[in-house]
Amino acid sequence: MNKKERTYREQSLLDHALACFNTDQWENVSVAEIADRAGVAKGTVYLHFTSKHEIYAQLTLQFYNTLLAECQSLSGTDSRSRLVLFISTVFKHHQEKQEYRRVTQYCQREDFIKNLNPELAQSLANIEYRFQSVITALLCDGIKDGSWGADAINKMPGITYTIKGALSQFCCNKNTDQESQIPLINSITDYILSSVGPGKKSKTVTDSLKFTLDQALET
Amino acid sequence: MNKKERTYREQSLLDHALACFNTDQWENVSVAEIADRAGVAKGTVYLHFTSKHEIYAQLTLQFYNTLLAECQSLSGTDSRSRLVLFISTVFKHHQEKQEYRRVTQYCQREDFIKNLNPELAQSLANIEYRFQSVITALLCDGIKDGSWGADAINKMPGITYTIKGALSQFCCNKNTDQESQIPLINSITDYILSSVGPGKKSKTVTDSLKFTLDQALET
Amino acid sequence: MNKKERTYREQSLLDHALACFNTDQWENVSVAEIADRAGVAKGTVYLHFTSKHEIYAQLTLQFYNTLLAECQSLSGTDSRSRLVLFISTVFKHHQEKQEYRRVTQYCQREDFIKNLNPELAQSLANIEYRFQSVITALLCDGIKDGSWGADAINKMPGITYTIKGALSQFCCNKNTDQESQIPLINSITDYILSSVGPGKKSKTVTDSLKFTLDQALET
Amino acid sequence: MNKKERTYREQSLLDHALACFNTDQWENVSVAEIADRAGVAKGTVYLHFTSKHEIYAQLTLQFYNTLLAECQSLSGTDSRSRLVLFISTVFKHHQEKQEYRRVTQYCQREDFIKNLNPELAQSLANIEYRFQSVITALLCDGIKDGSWGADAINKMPGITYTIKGALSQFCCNKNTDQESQIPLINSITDYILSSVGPGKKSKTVTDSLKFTLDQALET
DNA sequence: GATGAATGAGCGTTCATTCAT
DNA sequence: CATGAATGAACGCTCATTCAT
Repeated sequence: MNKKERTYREQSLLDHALACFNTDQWENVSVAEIADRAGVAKGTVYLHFTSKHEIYAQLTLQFYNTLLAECQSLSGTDSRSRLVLFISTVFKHHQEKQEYRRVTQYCQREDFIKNLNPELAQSLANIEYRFQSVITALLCDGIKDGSWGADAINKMPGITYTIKGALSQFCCNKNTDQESQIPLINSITDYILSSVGPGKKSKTVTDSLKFTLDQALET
Repeated sequence: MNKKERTYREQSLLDHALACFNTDQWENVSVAEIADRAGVAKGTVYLHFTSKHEIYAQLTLQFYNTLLAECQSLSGTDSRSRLVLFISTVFKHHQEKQEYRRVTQYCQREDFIKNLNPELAQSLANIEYRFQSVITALLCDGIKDGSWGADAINKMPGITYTIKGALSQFCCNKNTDQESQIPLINSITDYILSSVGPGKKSKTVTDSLKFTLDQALET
Repeated sequence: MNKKERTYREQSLLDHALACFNTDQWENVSVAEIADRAGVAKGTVYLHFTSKHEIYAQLTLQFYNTLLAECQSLSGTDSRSRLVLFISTVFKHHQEKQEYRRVTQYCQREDFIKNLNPELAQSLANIEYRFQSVITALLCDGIKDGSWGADAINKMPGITYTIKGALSQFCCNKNTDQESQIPLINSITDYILSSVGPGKKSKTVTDSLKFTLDQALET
Repeated sequence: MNKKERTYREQSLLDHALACFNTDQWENVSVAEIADRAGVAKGTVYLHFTSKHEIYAQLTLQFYNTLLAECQSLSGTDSRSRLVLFISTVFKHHQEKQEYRRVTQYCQREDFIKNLNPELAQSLANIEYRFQSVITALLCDGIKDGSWGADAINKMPGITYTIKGALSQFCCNKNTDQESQIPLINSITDYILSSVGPGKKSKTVTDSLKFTLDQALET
C-alpha cells in the first residue's frame, strides 16, 4: 500500500466518520459503525488511527487547515477589504462545513486535548497561533499601506477573541438559514473595523464592503 | 426533609461533586464517588438530581448565576468605569472559580444541551441572554449619561463575543498565575473601550481604570 | 445483604464458575457465561470479585483449604499409618475434585501470581508453607514416638517435592479410572516411607497399610 | 531457501521470541513484536510455525532436548556419582536457562497440550518418558555394578517425581542467586540417594559427591 | 427518605491468522 | 519466499440508573 492509497483510505475513513457524526448523539457513534459505513473491518480503522479520539482530532485539524489555507490567499486589493474578506471567509467556512461543528467544539475542550497524544495536541494548539498570525499579517499590511494607524497591531487579541466568541455563537444557531446569519456577520465586521480605526475614506462596511447573501452564494 | 434541608443536601452534593471534578480525568468520576465523598448512598443522589448530567448543568448554572448576580450590582460611579468593572468582574470570577472550568466548558457544548431536559437546557440558554442584558443596560446607561454615542448600543454583540472569546482563551491558561493574566484583561478592556468610542475625557484605561493586581487581591 | 447472604452468593458464583470451567477450552469461558449460569447479571459478578482472575484464585484457595483441613485431622493411630493416610488423603482429594485441576494448575504459574493482587498472591503462596507444616508435624510426631530416626526431619523437602511432582503427573491422567491410579499412589507411598527409614516392624506398606480401592471408595 | 537456511531462520525466530518473553507480561507479547525483533514480517512467522502456541511448544522442546542430550552423556565413573551428576545437571540446566522458565511452565499445563496439534503434543508428552528412561538406565547400571540393590528400579517413579516437584519449586526462586540454591540441590540429592539404598561404601553425598558451587561454576 | 444490590447495555481495542500481491 | 494490509471475533469491565426493602 503506497502513500497515495494510504492517504486515500484515511480520507475515506474520515469522511465516513464525519457522516456518522451528523447527529446529536454523535458521541455514541461506535468505531464499528464508522468502519461499517466505510466498508472496512473495525480493525482496519486502527491501522490508520490510534484511537477514536484521534479521528476526532484529525477531522478538526482538517477543518481548520482548510480554513487557514483559504485565509492565507485572500484576494482583496486593499487591507481594509482584505480584513473584511477574512472575516467573511471564516464565517462562511463555518457555515458551509456545519457538519464539523460538533467535533471541532468537542476537540477544543481543554480536557480532550490533555488526554490526546502530545503531537496531535500540539497541532491542535498551533491552530490558534496560526490563526493569530493571519490576523497579525493583515494588520501589518494595513499599517504599511496607511489603512489604519500603528496601534492597530494592538487590536489583534481583541479581534481574535471577537471572532472566536462570535463563532461559538454562530455555530449554535445551526437551524437558522444562511441569510439570517448575515446581520451577525456584518455586525461583527463593523465592530472589528471600527476597532482598528477609521479608514482614509470613511465609507462604512455597510456601503462598500458589506457581506451579502449574494456573495455568500456565488462562491 | 423540609425544603431547607433539601436545599442544603443538594448544595452539599454539588460542592462535593465539584471537588471530585478537580482533575483532568473528571469525566471518569462516577456517581458513586460523588456520593461517597458526600457521605450518602448512590441512590440518594438520584433523589436530588435526575441524572449525572444534571449535576454538571446545575454546577454551570450556579457558576453563572453567581457571576451575573455580581454583575448586576456593580458599584462604579460613571458608565465607563462600570463597564471596566464589569469586564474585570467577569474575568476575576473565572479566575477565582477555576475548578468550575472543565464543567462549564463541557456544558456549553451544543450536543450536551441538546440531550438535556428542556427546562435545564433553557436555563443554560438563558445565561447567554442575561449576560447580554447586562451589557445592554451598561451601554444604555452610558448613552444616557453621555459617556458614549448612541450607536454604542450596536456594539453589544461585538462586546459580548470579545469577552466570550477571551474567556475561552483565559480559561485554558490555567497554569499561569493571576498576575500574568492581567495584561490580557487590560488589553481586552482597552479594546472594548475603544470600540464604544472615546470618552468625554480622553484618559485611557491605562491611566485611570486599569485593572491591577492590587484590585484583584483586595476583593 | 448480610454477611451470610453475601457468602452464599459468592459460593454460588464460584460453584457455577467451576462448572463452566469443566472443559479443555475453559480459558475461553467468559464472565458473561459464568454470570448466566449462576443466574445473575454480569455486573453482579464484579460486586463479589474484582476480576476474572480472582475467581480462579479463589477456587484454587478453596480447593487447597479443604485439602489442608482434611490433612490436619488425620485419624491414624501411629505416625507411620498417619503419614500413609496423609499421602492417600492428598491423592484422593485430587482425584475426587478433578474439576478443579485446570484452575489450580493455572494458578500455580508464577506469572499468574505476579499479576494478581498482593493479598491473594500471598494466600496462594502460603498454601505451600501450610502444606510443608503438615508434613513437618507428621515427621516430628514420628520422631517422638520412635517411628523413625531423628534425621527424618531432613526428609521434609524431599517428601514435599515427591508428592508435588507425583500430583502433577497424577492430574494429567484424568481419563484413567480411579483403580488404575492406585499403583502410582502405592508406589509413591512406599518410596516416601522408605525414605524416612524402616519402621520398628518391618512390614511394608504393601502388607499393612496399602491404600486400596475399597478404602478409596468407602469414603 | 534450502533446509539449512530454513533451520537457521526458525532458530532465529525462536531465539528472538525467547528474548521477547523475558518479562512477566510475556503472554502479551504479540507475534508482531516477535517478527519485528527478528527483522521479518508477521506473515513470515507463519511460514515456519503454524501458530503462536507452536512457538511456545518448540521453545519448550528445545529446552528439554538440550537437557536430555546432556543427561545422556554423563561422565561419572560409578553409577552413584553419575546419578548425582544427573541430578545436578538437571538443576543447573534450569538455573542457566531461566529465561525459558515461563514458557516451559506454560506448556506443561494439560489444557495447553490438549489444544496443540497432535504431533507436537506427543513430542511434549514424550519428554516425560525420555526423562524416565534416563533415570531407569542409571538405576539399571547401578544394579548391574552393585551400587544398589535390585529393587532400586522400583524407585524410578519416586525419583522422577521428586526431581519434578523440586524443579517447580526451584524455578519459582528466580530472584535467588545460584549459591543459595545449592542447599536445595544437595538436600534433594541426599534424599534420592538414600532412597535407592546405601552404597557399598557408606560415604554420604556430603563427603564425596556433594555438588559444590565450584563445580557449578567450572562448567 | 435512604439505601446499595442488581442490572446489562455498551465499547474500544487487540491480535492471531490469512491471503492477495 | 516474503510481505503486511485486512480481518473480525472476542471480552473484560464500567457505571448510570433503578427499585425492592
